[in-house]
Order: sequence, then structure tokens, then C-alpha cells
Amino acid sequence: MWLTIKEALSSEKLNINVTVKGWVRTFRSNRFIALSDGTTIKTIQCVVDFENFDEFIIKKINTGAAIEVSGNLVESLGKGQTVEVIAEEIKILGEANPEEFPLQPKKHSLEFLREIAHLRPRTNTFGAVLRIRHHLAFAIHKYFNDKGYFYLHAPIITGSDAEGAGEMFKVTTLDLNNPPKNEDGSINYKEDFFGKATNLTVSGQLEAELGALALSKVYTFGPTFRAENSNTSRHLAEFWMIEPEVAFADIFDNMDIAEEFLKYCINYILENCGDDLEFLEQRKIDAEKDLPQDQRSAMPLRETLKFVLENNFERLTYTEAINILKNSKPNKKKKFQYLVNEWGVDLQSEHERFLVEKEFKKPVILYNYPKEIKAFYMRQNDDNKTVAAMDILFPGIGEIVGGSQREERLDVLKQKIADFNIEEEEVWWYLETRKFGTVPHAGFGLGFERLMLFVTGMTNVRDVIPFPRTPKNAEF
RNA sequence: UCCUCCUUAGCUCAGUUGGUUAGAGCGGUUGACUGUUAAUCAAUAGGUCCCUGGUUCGAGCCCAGGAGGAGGAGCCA
Repeated sequence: MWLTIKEALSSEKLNINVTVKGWVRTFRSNRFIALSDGTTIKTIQCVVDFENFDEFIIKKINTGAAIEVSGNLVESLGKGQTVEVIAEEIKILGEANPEEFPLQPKKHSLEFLREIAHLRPRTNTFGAVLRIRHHLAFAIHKYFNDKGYFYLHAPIITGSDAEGAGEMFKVTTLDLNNPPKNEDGSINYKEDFFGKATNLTVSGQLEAELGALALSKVYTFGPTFRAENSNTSRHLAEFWMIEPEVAFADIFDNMDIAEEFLKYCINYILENCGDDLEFLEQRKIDAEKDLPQDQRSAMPLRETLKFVLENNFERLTYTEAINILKNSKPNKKKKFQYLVNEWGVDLQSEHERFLVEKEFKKPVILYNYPKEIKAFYMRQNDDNKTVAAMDILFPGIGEIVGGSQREERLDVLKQKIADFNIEEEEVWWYLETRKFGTVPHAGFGLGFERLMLFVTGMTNVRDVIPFPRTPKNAEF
């Protein structure tokens, strides 16, 4: 009976004949094969009596080779595992030349593994990350489905450049060496595939709003593209974003939803990915051993996750945050690179980190930002100075959620569009939703990879997505 | 895009003031070993010192330019 390694390890019946298939991790003492098939982080031990096998078979049981082992599933004689397979038959499914196979049983740096992204899923760390990535995506769909949201597929190719969320990748079928030109020398996009200039989406939000203003509660979950030349551990050129949008909701409903949603996802991983979390927790401890004490995590990974579940996110307005920062020690002692001295300035990373990691030591929701530093579609507050925007900041990661109540008043929105120098013709369809049956509504964007960083304890988004796309890197 | 740092064996790194034949650990190979847990022990092979140019009697080391990587900043999710 062919069993996955996950099934074999949890088999209630013992002393049965089983077949397992997987990739060899180590072959110890000419006798013990640690076999992994990725269904679980655990390996199954296959015990080989080498006198019963041809030497050329034994020689091919190398790290990385794919093999099939049949034999009796028994209680293990040794410590370290509960059951093992006493090999009676071994088939070599695919050899791996040990002189060439790069993943040997030793520590490899994350930087090196990025260069072999086609093989890194076979490591413990990336196996755990990819399994968690699946479960986290599933938890997101489950949460929204259970709450009555509809999954809306926003377009990936967009003809609008009004989203205002950064540089876009152009999509074209024109011959780049000889594009059709207008009389003034500019490129004639009327001859392009869509008859206009098009780009990859930087946000599905505007389309999600259209959905919410018909189905009440929707969410998008898809790839998102930013052509920014960002070289940081928190940015990708291609990443996945979740954007719920809810009609009849205001900024405070929005915060409630975001907090409940994040806690649901974190709890789901705690309940469903225990083995992988345990491994990643130890990995993080090992990785931080070389760091000075004050840069190490205050708590082990799973405790950090539980801590977030058990505590309310701290909610404060931008104005309150500015006052706290103004009177903070690093501001008074001029330790901040950017000193906080007046209302209206944009918060820098160092300020956000201070609030999250020093002042409150838990996730923080900042809301009601100055209108000048936020996007055109955010709802103007009655003070005429601020908009109903909210950002959720997580320790070690920074901004994980950015959202707002949307401007539903046509006249106010038209004025904002003019202020931001956006052509009304570009967003005529967006404006019509305010013309016909407009209602208050709100939503937010969650960076999937940033949530992955938090739940896995990894520190670079390039290590929580299978094949990262970053400036100068689109291999695989 | 800006700032800082890095690039030496398959991997992780050391390499003194510029000086002969560039080292270590891990991994690999060969041998030993039938209850190991990244097995252990012994022996052994393995190098375009990122690239281009320059300085010098002599460059892994100094200088200039380039490429790639990492961390931080900005942009943001």
C-alpha cells in the first residue's frame, strides 16, 4: 500500500506492508535512510540491511535521489522516531549525483538558496514555508467565505494609471524596436493590442469597490505588480495582495474587520501548522544566535503569534501618534534621523518602529492621517484636514495593512481628483458609482508576503514566495 | 534611486605591511563500520581569488570602471 510519509508516520496500524516514495535527505551509517516527500516536515526512517541489496543500488541512495521503499512499517527500535520502514525492496526512481547536487546535509545560507530556488523547496525551511503559505492562503479564503464575502477577480491588465500606487509595468504587443508613432513623435498606443496604453495592476482596489457596491462584501486575492526600484527585504516587484471591500462600512468597521481577520489567520496557522512552526521557531533562534542580545526576538515564534492573538491592537490617531513621538526620548535626544516637530509630516520607518516595538510593543493601528500624504480616494473627515485612512503596523515588519473609508460623495471626490491632477475621463466608471446609489464603504489591502513574514518568522519576503521577482532578478 | 558593506574551493569563511607553492571547517570521493539522528573514524581530491583596465620588479590584497549580492533609507503592501 502506497502511503505518503505523513500518512505512514500517523498510521494507526503497524506491522503492515507499505510503500513510501520520496527524496533522500541523508543515508546514515550505511543503514538508515531519512526520506522526505514534503507532505510533512518529518522524514520517515527506512532501515536497510545492506547484505540484502545489490551494492549498485546502495551506491545510488545519495542525498537528493528519489527512491521508492517497500517494507514492513514497525515501531522504531531507535530513539528519535516512533515508526520506521524495514526495507525489503528499494527502487531508484531518480538519481542525484552527489558531486553535483547542491543541497547536501549541512547548513546553507538563505542567500545561496535563493540562487537555487528550483531546489530550495526540498529543504526543511522552504518546505515549511511553502506548506504554511498554502495554509495561510486557504485560511484567507475560508475567513472571507465564512463571513459572506464574495471572491472578486480584479483584472491583472489595467488600462487605468490612476491607482497612484507607484510605477507600473507596461503591457504591450508593439514592436519595441519600431513602434508606431504619432505626428508629435510619441508612441501611438491606438495601434497596440488593447487600443490604449495598458499596464499590470498595482492594486485591485478600484475594481473591488465596484464589486462591493453591488455584492456588499467582496475581496480580491491576486498577484500585484510594482515596477519600483525597491531593494529591501520587504518589497517585491510581483507580490500577492488581499483587498477586502465592504459596503455600508466606515473606518472603524474597517479596523474591526482587519484585526479580526488577521487574528483568524494567525490562529489558523497555529492550529494547523504546528510541526512547521516548531521547526521555524528553532530556525529563528539559531539564526539570531549571532545577533547582539538587543536585536533578538523577545519571544519565540509561537509565543509571539499567541501574544498578538491575546491582545487588542493599539488604536490611535495620527495626531496622537505625533504627540507621542514629539515627546519621546529618541526625539528629545535627537536620536531620530528625522525629528518630529510639526503636525503634517509623514511618519518614517524609524517612527513606526518606535511606536510598535518600544512604545506599545504590539500591533498598532494608526488612523486619520493628514489628507496631503494620502491617496485621492480616501474619505475626507469633517475637520477638512484629515482623511479616514488607517495603517496597521506589525513589529519587525512595519506596514502590513493599508486601508481607508472611501470618499463616497461625488462632489468631494471630483474635487480630490482635480487636486491630484487625475483626468476624470480616466476614472469615469469609478465616479459613476458615486453618481448612482453611492453609499459609505471601506476596505484595505493586506500584503500576503508581509503576513507570511510574521507567521513564519522569516525576515526577507524573497524567502516566503516560491520564485521572487525583484529588480535584476526574474530567474526561474 | 541613495547610503554602507560584501564577492577567495560545491557551501560558510580566514588570508598579516603588496612577496615564493592561496588555507580551514562543512560537503564530495575512497576505505572501515549493521541502531544511526546534519552518524563516526582514517585517507584524499578540489581554485578563472566576480569581470575589465591600471599602478608595481611582483597584486587575492592598492587604484579606476563595471556586474552581482546583502543590510538600511525612500516608495509602499
